[in-house]
Amino acid sequence: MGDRDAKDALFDGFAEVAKALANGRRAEIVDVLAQGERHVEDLADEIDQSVANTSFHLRALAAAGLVVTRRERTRIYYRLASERVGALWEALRDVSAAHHGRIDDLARAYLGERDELEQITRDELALRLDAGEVIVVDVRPEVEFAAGHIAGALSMPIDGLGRRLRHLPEGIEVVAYCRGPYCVFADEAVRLLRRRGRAARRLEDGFPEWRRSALPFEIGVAS
Amino acid sequence: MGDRDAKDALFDGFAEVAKALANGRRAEIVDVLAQGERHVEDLADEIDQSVANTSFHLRALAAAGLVVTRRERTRIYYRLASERVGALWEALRDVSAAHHGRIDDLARAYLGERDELEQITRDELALRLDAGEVIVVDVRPEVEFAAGHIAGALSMPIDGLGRRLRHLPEGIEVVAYCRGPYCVFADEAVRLLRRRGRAARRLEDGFPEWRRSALPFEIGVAS
DNA sequence: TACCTCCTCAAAGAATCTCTTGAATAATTG
DNA sequence: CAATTATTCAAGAGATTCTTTGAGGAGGTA
Repeated sequence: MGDRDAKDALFDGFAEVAKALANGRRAEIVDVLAQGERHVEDLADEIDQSVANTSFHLRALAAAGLVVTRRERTRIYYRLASERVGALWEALRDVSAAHHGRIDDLARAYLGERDELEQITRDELALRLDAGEVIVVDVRPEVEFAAGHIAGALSMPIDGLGRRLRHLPEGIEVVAYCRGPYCVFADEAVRLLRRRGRAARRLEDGFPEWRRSALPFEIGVAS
Repeated sequence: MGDRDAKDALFDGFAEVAKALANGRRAEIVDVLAQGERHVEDLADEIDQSVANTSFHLRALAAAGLVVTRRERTRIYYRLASERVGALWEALRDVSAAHHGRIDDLARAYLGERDELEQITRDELALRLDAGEVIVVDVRPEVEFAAGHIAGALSMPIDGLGRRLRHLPEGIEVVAYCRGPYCVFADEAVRLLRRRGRAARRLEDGFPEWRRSALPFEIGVAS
């Protein structure tokens, strides 16, 4: 009890889990899986890598226990092992944003300048949604909406958003959200809406954070 | 905006921070620094590594922004960049315990069998401490007690605990705590106390978690 | 059974990481 | 100013990681 080798082995164990997140492609995978399960080919497409390499990274995540699988017909679906993994991913992003010198610049390079992009917090959105003062639009792909979305949100994937804007009720502020604080979909949606003269803001983060805050959410396709 | 290379670079940035935790020795350093600042030689001793290697790992942590330094006379003191880093470390331990297949075994090998070791939660301890029903003993080294401890706790470092037991008030349950859930000091203290016929439990985690829960704490040496 | 789809595995080269050794540096002290 | 203390740096050996390529499953379908 309490000897050095055993302590080193234990902390090497923690390090193995950190190692699973210590690769940009695996981080992207976790960010996608935080929205719901996906199969390998789909993930490969999402992170722009070969299926073989994606499979390699998924095995690394699975070996560390961060993801689990299920088979359905010929496909194998991966999902996060639990909400805890999503919370760890959120904590990692928080620390990175606060202390990693270049995250701000990298985020700006990817997302564009966000100065004119107004954000709304989860709590404020929950209040205004409850009061019927806003309409909430989920701009993620439909499969992610189906896996879980903010209660009352409309599914309007960013791809066809321009064509579907006419179906949005007029004269009410729109709040768009997507995967999380570093997801570009909601930014694009808000910019598009504002160009069309609509009042629009983006939720400060995304659906996974909303669900982890125990705010109301629904599962399934639009009614 | 939104292009692949920029996205990869951003997520590589998050991965760099994970990489900083992706080594057992660096994880041990973070666990110690969560208790308060330390200088390099001290840390080298704590993790049983050469000063040069410890310095190397500290630079890796500093490059990722996880730790910052201050100089005092000839020594350089390292500390965690913020509470966020401690929270990330806690999240990593949580995920490891929940999903990494071998953490349980590794923890048992290091800490010994914990079956007969009763634990108490933070919230229950806060209540019982408030009611004056327990006496709380901090068994970490004195320097860590001085950097911050549970309000009302007595400093009784595990090293000389046996000799100082006579100074403990009789007829009241003792709760021991130390650095966190994987710290061996409190386990040793509870076993020692119970061998001497005292009612004793250990706090389920440690001081950093107590402070992050916004429970009452004090800074400075014993009065 | 043969064939198809989806995924995993093995090998291999380039790049990166860990830790040791011994020298260099910065601030303090005599 | 030289000596001392605490820490960092540089170089290198050995291990590990990432990615690609092409082959090898496992399960489902005709």
